[in-house]
Amino acid sequence: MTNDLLIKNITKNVAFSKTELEEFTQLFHSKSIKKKEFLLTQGEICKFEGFVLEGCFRIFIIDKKGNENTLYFAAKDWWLMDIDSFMNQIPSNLNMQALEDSKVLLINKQDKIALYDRFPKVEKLFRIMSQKALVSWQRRLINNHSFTAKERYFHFIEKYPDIASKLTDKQIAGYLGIRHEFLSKIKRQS
Amino acid sequence: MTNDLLIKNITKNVAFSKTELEEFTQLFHSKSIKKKEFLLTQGEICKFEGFVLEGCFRIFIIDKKGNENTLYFAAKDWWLMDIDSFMNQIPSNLNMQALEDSKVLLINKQDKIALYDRFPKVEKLFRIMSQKALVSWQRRLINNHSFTAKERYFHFIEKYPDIASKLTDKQIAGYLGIRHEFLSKIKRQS
DNA sequence: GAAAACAGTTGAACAAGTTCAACATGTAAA
DNA sequence: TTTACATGTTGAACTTGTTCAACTGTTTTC
Repeated sequence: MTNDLLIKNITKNVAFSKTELEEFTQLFHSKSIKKKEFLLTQGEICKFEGFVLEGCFRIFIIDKKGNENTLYFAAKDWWLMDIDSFMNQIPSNLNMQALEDSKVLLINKQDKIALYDRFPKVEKLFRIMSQKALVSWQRRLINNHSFTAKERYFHFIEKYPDIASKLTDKQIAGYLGIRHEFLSKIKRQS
Repeated sequence: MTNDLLIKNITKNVAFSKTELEEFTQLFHSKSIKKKEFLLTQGEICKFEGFVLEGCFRIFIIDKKGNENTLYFAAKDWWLMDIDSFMNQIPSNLNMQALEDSKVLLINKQDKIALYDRFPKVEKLFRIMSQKALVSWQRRLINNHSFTAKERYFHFIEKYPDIASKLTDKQIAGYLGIRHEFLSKIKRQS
């Protein structure tokens, strides 16, 4: 069943009954995205919250200097959305690009609201997920302050080898916050 | 009334009835912290979630190189806690120090859980608050990647002049992720 | 009110990371 | 299969930020 991964993901955080899970998952519809295609591009309003079933995405911003600055990668079993754009229905600054042929489950804003209203536990679920995400963003910022680019690079490829293997060095550099030329030099000297 | 600020803060995000608000605020108890004293030090388990009524706090980590790395400042009308330590009852890495004589409202874990169970809207409240916080952490990371220390410094003192005025340059440097000697040079050259 | 402790400044040498340009290599497309 | 375009590598010069040490000025503290 295509919803198994989603069910497994949410029940890690909050327990739901079988019927609740059915209602929950029914509101998601699946979408396939070919490699290099975009699920969202900057300027659009993010009308969905997504869960990755297959493949991998790169979520990035193009900053004022024209650099592609990667916020995060969303592989299988990850969520992806632009919260700011989704919550406030304002144009997004984010781009979400498939790194390979991918499949996502999407829920739109109306259905998400319906879900919140129908099941208070869904509020709890996303409260917990958001708080967990907060912890990792805090850690990432501290790591950026505490470690050199070289240390961050080796930490990244060690912690996420399966994601790293799908990425070009340019994309990894965009995640680490360095230029790809410098990443090339890091790799040579080690 | 001492709870007015808290009530105003939460009703910005979710509407509550008067009686709900009373039950809500009753579970908080106030605590005064003198300048330079700590609300939490690393190694302790964070047993509270706090809301600042008066004063200001600096929330920082001491990294492996011995540098004080500031995650954020919590002034009046801000929340502060170590989510990771609070949720999982594990020792905290964080230090929360009062920058001036301060007053906070605290709720402990049991009461917080009781609140979640009693009012599903409280789940919604903290879900929304967490999601808003997520957006600003994402922005902060991108800003750290996109801007020089000088740009970040002027952005900070412009955006938070009242907090900045309470801080030493060492503390500001710890927030920007640079050494205080370098901050001194930034200020001179401009 | 003196001593100690801490915050801020400065300079010089250094390390980390960028920029730009040139070239090599791989890969998608016609 | 060749063209075209992206990615990756390298070097040299440069900018940003660090380190350490010495000095000055301010607060605490006894």
